Amino acid sequence: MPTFPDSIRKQLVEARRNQILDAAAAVFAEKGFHRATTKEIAQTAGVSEGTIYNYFDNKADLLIGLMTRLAELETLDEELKEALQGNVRDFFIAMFHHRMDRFQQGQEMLQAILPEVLVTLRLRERFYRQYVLRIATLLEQYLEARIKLRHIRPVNVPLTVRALQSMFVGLLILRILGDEPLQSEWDELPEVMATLIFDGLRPCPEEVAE
Amino acid sequence: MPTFPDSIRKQLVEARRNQILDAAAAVFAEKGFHRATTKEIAQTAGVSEGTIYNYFDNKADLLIGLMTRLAELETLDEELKEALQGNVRDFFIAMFHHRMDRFQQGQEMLQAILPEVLVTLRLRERFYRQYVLRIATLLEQYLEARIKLRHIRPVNVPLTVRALQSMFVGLLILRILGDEPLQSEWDELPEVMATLIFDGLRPCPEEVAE
Amino acid sequence: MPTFPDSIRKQLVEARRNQILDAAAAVFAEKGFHRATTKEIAQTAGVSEGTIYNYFDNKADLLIGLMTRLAELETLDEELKEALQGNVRDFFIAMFHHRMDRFQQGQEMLQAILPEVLVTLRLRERFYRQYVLRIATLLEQYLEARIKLRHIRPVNVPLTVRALQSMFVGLLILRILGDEPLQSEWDELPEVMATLIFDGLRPCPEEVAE
Amino acid sequence: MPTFPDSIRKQLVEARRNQILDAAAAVFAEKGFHRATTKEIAQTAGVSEGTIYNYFDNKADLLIGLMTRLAELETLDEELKEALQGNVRDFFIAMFHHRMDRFQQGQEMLQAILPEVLVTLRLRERFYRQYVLRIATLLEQYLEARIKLRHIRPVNVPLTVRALQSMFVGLLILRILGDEPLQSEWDELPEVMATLIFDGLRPCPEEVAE
DNA sequence: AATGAATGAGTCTTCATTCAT
DNA sequence: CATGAATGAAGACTCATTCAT
Repeated sequence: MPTFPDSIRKQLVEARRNQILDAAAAVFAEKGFHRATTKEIAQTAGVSEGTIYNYFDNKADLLIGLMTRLAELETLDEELKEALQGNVRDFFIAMFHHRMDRFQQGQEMLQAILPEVLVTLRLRERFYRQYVLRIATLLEQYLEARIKLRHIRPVNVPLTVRALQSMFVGLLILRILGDEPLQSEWDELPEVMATLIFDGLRPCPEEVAE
Repeated sequence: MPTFPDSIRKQLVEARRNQILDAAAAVFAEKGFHRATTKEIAQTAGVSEGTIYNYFDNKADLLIGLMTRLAELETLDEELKEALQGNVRDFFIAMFHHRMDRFQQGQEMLQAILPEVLVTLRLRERFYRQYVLRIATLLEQYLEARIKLRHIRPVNVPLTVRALQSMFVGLLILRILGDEPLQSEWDELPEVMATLIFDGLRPCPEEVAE
Repeated sequence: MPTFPDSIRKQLVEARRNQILDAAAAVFAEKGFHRATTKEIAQTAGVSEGTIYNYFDNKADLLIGLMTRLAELETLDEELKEALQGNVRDFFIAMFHHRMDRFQQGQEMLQAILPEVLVTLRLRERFYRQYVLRIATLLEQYLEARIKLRHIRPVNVPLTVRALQSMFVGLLILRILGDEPLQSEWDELPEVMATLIFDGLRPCPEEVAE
Repeated sequence: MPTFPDSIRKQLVEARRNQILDAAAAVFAEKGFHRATTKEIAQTAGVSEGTIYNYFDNKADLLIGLMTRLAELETLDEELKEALQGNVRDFFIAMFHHRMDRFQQGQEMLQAILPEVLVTLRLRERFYRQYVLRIATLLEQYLEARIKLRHIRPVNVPLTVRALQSMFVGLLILRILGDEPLQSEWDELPEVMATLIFDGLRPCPEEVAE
């Protein structure tokens, strides 16, 4: 048996894992975790059922694998840091754009993960720490800094951050639910949200004055 | 000989249905639809498994029953209409309060329903029409009216409404995920959200001026 | 409580039993014993499920009831005796006519009973004794007598009788199977069978001579 | 790596299917379709319950499988054709022998199938077409040809054929019912039946003349 | 005697997981 | 490593039977 040097083997293993995870994401997203069968995942991935178990301990482990891979997609911090210096409104728009893009990419994975996350304590905790809390903390720091600089009005920072995050999570849900306006006008959302969040619905005094 | 007159029988049937739905909500919320067994639901309800099937066609029908009951909880329209006349900011606060209260009541049911809804096309469509779209339409009408009156700045109405609704949905999710600040400061959310949405994060010109 | 004299009560009881048995026969014949539910029998009979159990011990007891009632339909012996004296060929035709008529009447009951009889040892034994063996014995006696009188050629009596009975049973089966010629030409069967059995398929020497 | 070449795999599959069908035939014949449990079939076959479902869609599919296999046993046509040329009476004896032998072989399968066939529309139709009608057609053709040749007296062909077939079907039923003479004298049946059918019960004129 | 809601034992069927090849 | 047949535990659902009214 020709053996490969470790580095190549690792790449092969990684490729096979991803091939399986892609299939799992697709099937989970379509049918949900429980209605998805390992047989169908195997077929979708083009491998045998047994092979799945050479790369993952069990079906639930596929979800963990998806979560991990989704986390690797997450690079909010760096991008946030880049925009961190600039104008606040621009930062929001940048962040919103960034999030919306990620959603497009990760929607399938999220759709695969989220329903089961909502239902399983261990996943819930993991998901909360890995995604929600990490980003919440970053946003809190940002907001507090900006408030000190008076770029932002003083607000209840933790709750405001939650409200912001909720909006993102909720948008994902509405998308999954098939909302049409979200589908067709997705790209305009960042601007709309920035207006909503930063400028508020209250008519501008100036505008009123006009 | 029919034991009871029809009206009493109907009440008995309704009571039994609710007894079972309560149990189903509890078990679904804790374990999720699939991990919930009819046996456990029966035990929780204090009836036999067979009795469940005297009142519901099948397990999935329990979910439908929960959705229907949740819809009966929903009286947004009327309350919206009441608050419709007043000051816009007050309207938002009232609406937010109203929503937050409903969440408290319906959280268990929603937690039972939502994960499965995300995963099942038929439920998804039903849920979307029954909850999301109905409320979206109301909010759109409200916003448009207020924009005409210049009580609100002109915005992309459908997307803004989606963003608002998303916030609610997302808050529910974060709650399910066990977010601590949301838990402990839940009651302050309406005020925070009203500020966020209506006033925006931008510092007040006057305040800046000070 | 007004009580009825015993004789009237007995008639009422008998009427109710028959009402239920009629329903059972209909449902068993349509769906078979196992797929027939007591609920449907009750509905068909226009009584409640509980009432069935006031008149029968259990579901299987309904089958026994049907067998008993079918046996009461059977009066072969007397009619046989009447025709016993006459010409042999006429006897066969009379008997065949008689059997065909009985089938018309009892088909539903037989169709209800037979499949389950084939499958249940106790019923099998009962059915065999009650119907097959009783008639077999009569026919054997008849045949033997006629053979002695040289009205019939000497044959293996028991087997010949079985062959005859088999034909009847088989005709019933083919009818249940929906055979079209049997349906449309049912009334001509006695004559055809008499020819087959009594005259045989062999061309008449006289006819050949012609 | 596929373990086996296709031809071998097919044989393995076929062997396993037969192993399961054998068990199903045994259990169905003993208890009837409904009282037979998949668990018992599995035990009898020496496999697990799950394995059954790797080879058959569901319990009813086992019946279909049995019917198909029984049909493969059926080669009446060829054998009929062989005997077709000879003397008519010999043909009947040959055919009867042939049928009796088949019954011996297929009794268990037939006993397993028939009761359920009588009760299920789809099976009824299938069974009727596959067995009854096919053979009826053959026999009709044979009879008609022989009638033209004056080897057989002119008779109502369809009904006569039905009567003949009925006899076979009925004999099977009586056997299932445990009739003793049929059991012990089974081998003499062909001769008896040939006499009955071909010669008729009527005493031979010559014999009478004697 | 009649009712029909409640019962729960019993069964088919699914599917994650294992393991011999 | 890959395969996929075999496994059997688990669970939704049915329905004969009981019994309080």
